[in-house]
Amino acid sequence: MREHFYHPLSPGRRGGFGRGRQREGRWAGDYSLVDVRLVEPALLAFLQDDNLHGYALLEKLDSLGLGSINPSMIYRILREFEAIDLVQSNWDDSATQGPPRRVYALTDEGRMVLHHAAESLRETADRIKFILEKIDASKVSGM
Amino acid sequence: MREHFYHPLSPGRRGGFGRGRQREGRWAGDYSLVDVRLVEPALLAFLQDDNLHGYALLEKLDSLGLGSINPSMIYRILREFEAIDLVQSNWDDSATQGPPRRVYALTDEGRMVLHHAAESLRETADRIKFILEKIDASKVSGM
DNA sequence: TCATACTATTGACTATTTGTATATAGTATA
DNA sequence: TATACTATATACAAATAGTCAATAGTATGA
Repeated sequence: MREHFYHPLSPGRRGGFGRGRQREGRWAGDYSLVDVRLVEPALLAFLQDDNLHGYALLEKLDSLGLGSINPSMIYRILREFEAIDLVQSNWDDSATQGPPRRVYALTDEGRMVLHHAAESLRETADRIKFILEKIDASKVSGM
Repeated sequence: MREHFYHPLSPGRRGGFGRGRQREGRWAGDYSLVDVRLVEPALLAFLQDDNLHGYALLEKLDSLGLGSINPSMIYRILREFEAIDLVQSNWDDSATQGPPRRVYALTDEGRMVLHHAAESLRETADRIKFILEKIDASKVSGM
């Protein structure tokens, strides 16, 4: 049997947080402790201006520093987004450098959810700021 | 059988993201899509200056807007932190308004991990900023 | 003194999620 | 005609998260 299941993107991620299947304990080998899943809002944000297919979104995420995510995850999220009507997909008729591509477009619903997500992101940013200030304040007085 | 398992803190959380056991689909009733787990670094940050017990940490988290987390989670995380030597605990001898309290103190290892976590938080904040700028930019040009 | 409310911690159960491995298949090119 | 890359989809096991429940001490008012 031939082995042809490599992927140029997604370089085997080691480290990185994530939940679910993990090899050795929750925070094994990860000192960051921070668990943030920004993929979902990022995907919708990328779809705001352009209709894109999964592979292109994968590359965009990579540029955001979220390249460690396995392609399967992205396709799964996109299908789930479509199931709850945040995006709509169509097969791309134009020629590709590979098999046909499914191109995703943001729906009105998706646009609305994205703006909700933006609010949530702002709150999160505030909380992070608060925690960082707390850490830094103690660093100064503690030395 | 008497029912005495209420909790003044943790008001039954509805909404909020989280993974693991969830009632109806991944994003059911939640338009934020943002999934951030800041509890872990927050706990360590709170322990920087004071040694605290779980219940007090619960209240501190509440003040950060993270009050929806179930107490069990906090105690579990604290036990896990102790297992990997980020904190050390001792029973508090002094009188309490209830049963004995386990008081946690940050270890040197914990302090180090907290500073790694801070770096990670900064990266996350940058990514959030990037995504928000992308969303806002499109909002302007799209109207 | 009895019931109720609050403080405080712990353990068990299990649905859901996540990461990974795998399947499938089209195009480019050497 | 084999190899590499583009592109998407599915299945499964392990880990996790959220909930429910048990335990137990103190305070207070009727």
